[in-house]
Amino acid sequence: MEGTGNLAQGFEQSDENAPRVPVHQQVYAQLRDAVLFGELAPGQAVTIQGLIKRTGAGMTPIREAIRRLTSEGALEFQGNRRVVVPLLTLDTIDDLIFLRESVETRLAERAASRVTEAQIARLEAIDARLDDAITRGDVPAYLRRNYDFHALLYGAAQAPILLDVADSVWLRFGPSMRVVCGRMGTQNLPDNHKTALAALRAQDTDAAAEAMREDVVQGMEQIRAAMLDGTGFSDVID
Amino acid sequence: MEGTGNLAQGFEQSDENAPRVPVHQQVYAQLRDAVLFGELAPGQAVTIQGLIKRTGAGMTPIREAIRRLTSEGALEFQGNRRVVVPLLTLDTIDDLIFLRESVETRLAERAASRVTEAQIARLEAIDARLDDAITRGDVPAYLRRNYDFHALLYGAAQAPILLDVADSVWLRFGPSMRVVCGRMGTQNLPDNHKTALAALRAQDTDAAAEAMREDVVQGMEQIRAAMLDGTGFSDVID
DNA sequence: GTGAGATTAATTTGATCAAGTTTTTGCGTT
DNA sequence: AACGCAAAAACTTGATCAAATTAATCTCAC
Repeated sequence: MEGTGNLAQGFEQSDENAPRVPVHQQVYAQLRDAVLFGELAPGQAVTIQGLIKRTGAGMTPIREAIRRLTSEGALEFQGNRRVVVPLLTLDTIDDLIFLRESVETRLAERAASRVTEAQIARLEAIDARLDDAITRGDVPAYLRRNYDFHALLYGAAQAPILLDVADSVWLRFGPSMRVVCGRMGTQNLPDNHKTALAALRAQDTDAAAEAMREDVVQGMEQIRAAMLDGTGFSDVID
Repeated sequence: MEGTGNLAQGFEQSDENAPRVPVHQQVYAQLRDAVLFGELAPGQAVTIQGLIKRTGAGMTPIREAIRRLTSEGALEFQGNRRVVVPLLTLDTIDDLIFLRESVETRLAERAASRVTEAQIARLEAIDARLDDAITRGDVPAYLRRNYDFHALLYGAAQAPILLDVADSVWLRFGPSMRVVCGRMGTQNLPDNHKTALAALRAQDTDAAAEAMREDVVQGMEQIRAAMLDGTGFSDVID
């Protein structure tokens, strides 16, 4: 049920006799990170040959990684055999907001009733590093910590299918999130995590779900607002 | 936005100078059909070598197709490097019901406001063949026509992301649906399509959405009921 | 001597790579 | 501007290597 590199992932094994992780999974994880944390801009082309040179891997594993990311919405077929990082439109952003609101609220609710004391402690540790990133104005760190927080929380829900959907949605708005944060910094970003954590400690599932709902909606409205005013995202391809 | 073989797909091109469809897409489409319409039983193993013999294709395209279907939830990694058709559990069926109800209701609502007269006519034609399949007790035909109906309707919603999610959900419950229908025949199956079609003609988006919601929930409750009583799905592997 | 368990051999399957083929794209010439 | 040629990229295949499952054999206990 854990997939291979999704929202709930516990990295272990770095010793030598550990089960070797296949190349196609490494490439997948690497590409996935690049999309999720905005190392690839919306509209940018992703080529097999480019990844061969960049990663040193063979062609077959790279093809598999690209296919997989394409299925998950992180990449997009471009009719001919081109693959690009998708650009969000106003139509699709509404659907993403809808999905995040319904799915992640449900994930938070279920997580709240199953989360352990130790997991709450880890969530607080992540949130502290997230606050740090915000005050430093460190956008990449903010994106990673924010993802870590949601991933750990939702992983506790033990709902692999909902987790897959949430994963796919995060992959779709990741590149645009990076662009938005790069423009407006980390100041106006939402952080309802304190409220959520208090609710988790109080075992108030409804309150926890509500806090995460607000967190999600506020974050997505930032993206929508950035798309409405000014240039959209067409400037990032340059 | 149409992906390559998803819910909204119009097969054309069978002439010779048409753009040749790549092998990996053919294999994907073929395997996808097999999962969706229950040609593969839940729990059944899917091997690369087996598909090489069955399809005659090379190894790489088959690997890509399997990777893709795995991402979409139609297949599942089995820890070691085995891939199988997933078995539904009571936990996951609840999540599927939740997803179908929220996502497909929204799709139906948006489709209702954008569907054309010609598309309604096509929907009615499909529904007639569906009725025919039900009265004949033809389970495979029922599954295909029912899918066609939903696919055509949701395609009219012009919401590619929601469509992808709906696709993934259909792939996950497809094999179990086949088992359930094989047990209880086509008699008690839901068909609220007439109500939905009337609402579409009346341009009543809410009524159309509500009809489809009931159709979805009734169908999924059949699966849940079949899982609760008796053997679950463990008997189908034999 | 027979049977159960474990160790090892053989077969099957998956993973990776490199070479050959086809398609697309971009540039240069007419 | 249109056509054609060349370069690059994607697609497909087959071969090779590694891992896992299955089959066979061997040992030891009863």
